[in-house]
Amino acid sequence: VLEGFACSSKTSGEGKRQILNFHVPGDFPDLLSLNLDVLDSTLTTISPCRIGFVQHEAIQQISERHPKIARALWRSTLIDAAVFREWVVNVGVRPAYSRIAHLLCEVLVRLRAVGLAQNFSCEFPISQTEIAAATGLSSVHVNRSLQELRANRLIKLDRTGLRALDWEGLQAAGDFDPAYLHLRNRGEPAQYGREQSQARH
Amino acid sequence: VLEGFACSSKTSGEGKRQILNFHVPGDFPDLLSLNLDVLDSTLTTISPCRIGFVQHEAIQQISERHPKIARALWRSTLIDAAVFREWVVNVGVRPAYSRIAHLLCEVLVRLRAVGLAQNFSCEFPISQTEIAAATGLSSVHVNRSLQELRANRLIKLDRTGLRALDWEGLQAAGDFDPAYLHLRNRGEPAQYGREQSQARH
DNA sequence: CGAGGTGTTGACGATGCTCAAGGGGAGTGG
DNA sequence: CCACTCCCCTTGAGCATCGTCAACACCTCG
Repeated sequence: VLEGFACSSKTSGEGKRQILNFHVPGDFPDLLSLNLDVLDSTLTTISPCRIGFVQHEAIQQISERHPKIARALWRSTLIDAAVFREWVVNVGVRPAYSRIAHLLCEVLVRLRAVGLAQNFSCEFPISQTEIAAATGLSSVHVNRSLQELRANRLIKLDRTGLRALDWEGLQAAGDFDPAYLHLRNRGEPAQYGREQSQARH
Repeated sequence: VLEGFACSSKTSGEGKRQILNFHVPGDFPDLLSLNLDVLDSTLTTISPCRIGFVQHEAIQQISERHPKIARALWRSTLIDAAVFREWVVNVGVRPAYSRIAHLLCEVLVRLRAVGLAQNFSCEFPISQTEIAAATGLSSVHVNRSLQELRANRLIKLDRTGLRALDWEGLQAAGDFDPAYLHLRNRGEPAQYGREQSQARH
């Protein structure tokens, strides 16, 4: 993903869709299907995207010749797995209000890590229906919980984007600890040009 | 894990525990922490276990010298990630009854794959409290759903073990499709000695 | 202008949780 | 050998969170 938002999802036998993952610019959504014979999840765009494609064979060849690259790619899939683990926790034990706050925190931190958020605000093309599918809630309940978050002056969220009005409060509400994202720069914004090159690729 | 059952878990800020994964004999529970600086989940034994340990450095060295082994290990972590994805779906969209049925199916299939289940029955040292922690339900609701599964003559479950009385029915109840486990032998029992060596290591 | 997706609100109902209590088995200490 | 404890399973009653159904306003796009 070069530009735009995408997500992976699976739909259950009863036709309910669960979003597993959001992909923001800089992500490699399909690495997880490498080496696996059967594809078990679906990739969808959320906003208009610019996508780059890489041949599986090219990755294989490069990673066999350069073990360091192989390790880096492997590490990337391990982080994806860590995010899944956190999502299991999120969907499993947290109440709706926290669940949504947690999701907002994750998106914000990840966008900050790639320099796409300034001042705790970012673009947010994810609809309430999609938040519902990501959190295992109904869209109307998402709507009500978002209103609660707004009423508590934690966020400002509309078509123009998401802004965390009270970052500490939002983290607390979402029981959010960015450790699971395994960001090398610990979730600090990647501005000042220091970490950008590392984050962009 | 050489013998016995174990699991990984995380506990949320409110003190609720979510089990992320069950580890059965033959599993490599800690591969996911390789290459990651911070450990973000906890490993616990469920029944008395025999455990083997491998130095991280040894794995690094071997995988740098033998790309095929590296790929196999990588593949193994990718399968772990696929299981997490399915758990997100399970916890996210399925009702309690299906959720539990799904979990039972997974354990049974994985044990069959390593030759630890005959005739759709296996050892099952996982308590109802632990099923609850794995499915994001309360233990009393697990108890009631299990009774429902028993009443529908799908399972027989007690201290002596788990038996699927109606395997097709149980799969249907749990909305279970073993594809996500990416078993090479498609979940068929590994008896007749054919696939055992592959499964044991 | 119509259509469709998104956000919003209300009313009602159900799935699943909490609290509480009790029984049984296994291990422990007297 | 018997109390005692602890864990696990079980059951009941009441309640809360969250889902479903429905309707409507708004916006964008064709």
